[in-house]
Amino acid sequence: MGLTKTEIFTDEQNLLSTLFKAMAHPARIAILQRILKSNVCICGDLVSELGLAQATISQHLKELKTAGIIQGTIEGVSVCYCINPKTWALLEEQLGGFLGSYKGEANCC
Amino acid sequence: MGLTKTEIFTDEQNLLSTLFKAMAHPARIAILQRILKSNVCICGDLVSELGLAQATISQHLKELKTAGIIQGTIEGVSVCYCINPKTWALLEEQLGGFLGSYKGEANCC
DNA sequence: AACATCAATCGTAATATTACAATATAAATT
DNA sequence: AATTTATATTGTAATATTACGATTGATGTT
Repeated sequence: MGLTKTEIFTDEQNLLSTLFKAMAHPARIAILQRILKSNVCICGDLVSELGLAQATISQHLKELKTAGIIQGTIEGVSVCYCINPKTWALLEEQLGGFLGSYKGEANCC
Repeated sequence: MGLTKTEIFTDEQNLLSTLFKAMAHPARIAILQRILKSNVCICGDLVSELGLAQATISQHLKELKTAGIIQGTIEGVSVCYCINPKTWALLEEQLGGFLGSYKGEANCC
């Protein structure tokens, strides 16, 4: 036990939950907000700005990269991160469909 | 170590990540989709429909309830679940703001 | 009252996550 | 070449998650 049974779910369910999971931590939200704020790429000032150790930030960045939500390019000594537009579009599309499928009412509960 | 440092993040960051976390599992997406599909409340046919044990489904339902995303009312022997409209609205609002803040371009990476 | 039904809770094993120190790697500077 | 700077990786401890069997609790039926 202890491991998710991905095989019994649809691709859509697995995709959505994977994207959610990638963002299911305040540090990763903070990182994304920071990237979104400075519309351009942000070269890791993240360590000094967030109150977490460098290794921890690097680990969170890796998770966001693995999920395809951000991408990084080496810029001399440092690395620049920005949103992966393709995944962001997918996210908007998937979430729009998911959230939008609620026909709010049916006040039974 | 091993526990998230919520105190160093903003309320918004913690809220967003909590909502994401609640949906960061394919079974919970499946449960939500099932509830959304049958616009009305669904009395736990979930155990027979998803391929997970009753205890596991119950555990997932609890997480969704704790996050405030769904609510359940006792209906005789069984329990009826439906979306919590307030949280769903909050979710749409928060996610809209978050996803919408991406001014796609700045093609640097 | 005894029994059946549905859902919640408890206990627990397997696995994943979070955080950080220490170390490694890689590029720029001296 | 040695040094600095920025980031990634490794190792590890603490904690959380996932799944399920077994049990309990609560409501309806016989």
